Amino acid sequence: MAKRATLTDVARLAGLSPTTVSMVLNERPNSRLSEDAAERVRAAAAKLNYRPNPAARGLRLGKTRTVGFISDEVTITRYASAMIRGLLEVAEERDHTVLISESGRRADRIASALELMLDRQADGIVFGLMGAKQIDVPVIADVPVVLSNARSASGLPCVLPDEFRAGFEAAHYLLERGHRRIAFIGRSEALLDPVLSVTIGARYAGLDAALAESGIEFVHQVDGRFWEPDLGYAGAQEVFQRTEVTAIIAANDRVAFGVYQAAQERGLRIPDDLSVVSFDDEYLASYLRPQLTTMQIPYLDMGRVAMELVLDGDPPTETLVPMPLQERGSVRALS
Amino acid sequence: MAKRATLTDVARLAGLSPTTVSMVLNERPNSRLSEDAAERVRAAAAKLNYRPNPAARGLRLGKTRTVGFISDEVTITRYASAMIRGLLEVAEERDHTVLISESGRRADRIASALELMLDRQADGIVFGLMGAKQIDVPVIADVPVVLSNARSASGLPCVLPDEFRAGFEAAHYLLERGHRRIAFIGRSEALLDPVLSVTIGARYAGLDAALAESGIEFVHQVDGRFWEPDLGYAGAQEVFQRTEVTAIIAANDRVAFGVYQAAQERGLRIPDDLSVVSFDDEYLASYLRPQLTTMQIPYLDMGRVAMELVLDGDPPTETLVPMPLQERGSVRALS
DNA sequence: CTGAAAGCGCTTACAG
DNA sequence: CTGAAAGCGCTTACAG
Repeated sequence: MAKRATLTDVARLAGLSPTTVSMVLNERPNSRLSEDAAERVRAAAAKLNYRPNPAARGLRLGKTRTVGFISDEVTITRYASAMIRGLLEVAEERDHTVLISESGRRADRIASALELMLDRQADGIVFGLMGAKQIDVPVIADVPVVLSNARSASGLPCVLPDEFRAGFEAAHYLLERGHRRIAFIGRSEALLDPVLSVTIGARYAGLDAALAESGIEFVHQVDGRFWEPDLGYAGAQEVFQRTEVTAIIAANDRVAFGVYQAAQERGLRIPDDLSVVSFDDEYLASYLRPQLTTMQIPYLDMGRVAMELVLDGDPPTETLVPMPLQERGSVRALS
Repeated sequence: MAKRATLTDVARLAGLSPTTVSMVLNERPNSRLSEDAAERVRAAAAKLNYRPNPAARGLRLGKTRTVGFISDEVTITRYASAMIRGLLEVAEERDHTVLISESGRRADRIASALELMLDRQADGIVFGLMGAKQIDVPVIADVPVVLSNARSASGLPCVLPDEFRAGFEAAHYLLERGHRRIAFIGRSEALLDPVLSVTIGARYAGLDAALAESGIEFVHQVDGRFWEPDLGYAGAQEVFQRTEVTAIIAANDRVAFGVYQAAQERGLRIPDDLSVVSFDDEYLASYLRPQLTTMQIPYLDMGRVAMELVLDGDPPTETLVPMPLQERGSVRALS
């Protein structure tokens, strides 16, 4: 790769001025461009394998075709990556590129990550969180900022999963298949604190609304805010002891994993003796046997939507992304 | 945020020339800089909250303080993220920023991602793969390129996990605790193909070497190249049927998960009746009960090292990163 | 010890 | 329909 060709090189080769070259390459809809000249420019550009220097263009235009992505922790879930991929997909479609950085959730680190991106002249910024929480993001005026899977105290535009509908659908899916005796594991008042979650409340509400529509309630609910396998295990045991159920809704996949363990121990087969539905669609869900039917957190789509909003500019305050049902093998229809 | 202050603004405020300002801000070790002038410059810069425009600097210097990260698939494993985090950590330490992009593993897509980064004038590039494979990366001269968790046909510098040592240590860990009757699940000739893996061979070799050192061999080995829970499940059943073992080494955590299922079904308790050691340390490993003792694939460190090599320039052909033993609860010492 | 000037590679009024 | 010139914000020889 020899020295990179410059606009001037192209102009020289085409026998035209840099002005003209710039015009045709950027497809300025002018009276300009005789087809002949345009042809020559394109040929020269192709021959020299010309690629505009983004730094020069950035300097001149004050735009970088770059958007910054700041995440609270790229490390924690694999699904972080799905969000990044969504971002990347639309960035690529629109010929933008993404700069990434990690901040914790501490306000000062967020502010400094923001500053970094602004220094780098990002044309827009998306903050991504792994769990939908409320964070503190300074409002900055210059470029569009959108939060992906988060809400800010300052009311910045955000994209969030549609948890109400997901809750509704999860319950509805069971109801539709004839289940009436359903337990829920993972209720928690504490989780309603926006610092911990801004969506769980909607998830609960959706669940309750679906049951209410059928004129029923959960036959039993297990409290618990730490949604790990242990809760599912102990919770399911509690359910089995207290009452009879045909289905359990688990607060998330890890809890469902615990339910599987408890069911197996008790000799209950899934889905024949017990149906299980859950939320998140993490890694685990497809490793379990039978595979888990679960409502997916749409990281990829949240990434896509966030990027679209940033690029289009003027994003609405809140946009909800559907959580698709991943229909697998953990539910059976009651005859 | 008003208009961003420029070098000239600082100069004006300090009553000095832009030249001088640039000198002191970049700490040029010249005869220049009377402490007085330097002081005034710094004060002015601080007051205006001056931040150099990277586009301008990039244009001038031809350096962008940016490195490109191209991954085969950000999506697949959560560990992708650990590698990214490693990259980010050192980039931040050295005041660089990272641009990301995804390519598949098809040569043409790789080439075009590469081109994108080069267009953007990245100062260096790291390719990251999720599974250590061989890929086709065009050799490009201009900037340092290193492969993280991959090897290229073209012999580009790469960083890889030290699988030989990991294999050795995994077996040694069991041997040291008195185990002699050990089975292995997941042997496969097919996996020795570099297109599928460039490290599995070393993992096998390390395992074998450790046993050989103790003058023993595996009492049974189960073939299999698809390292999923099913293999572990069926493989463990095969082992239990054919012979007696005190420990099983699983080719990876998913296989180990299958071993757990089979053991539980047979009434064998881990680690009391059966010890299990494995590789990868994925998500799953800490969800199993007991938690799995496993050799970690050092995504984070591979990311760090790759970034360091790129930034330092002139990277060696191959650098090996240790795979730390994650000591958890799936092994017991034989009395 | 300090400053005036040129130039990195673009784009865009402005003239012709 | 086309071109000469200025300028985006820096840094670095070069002079003084």
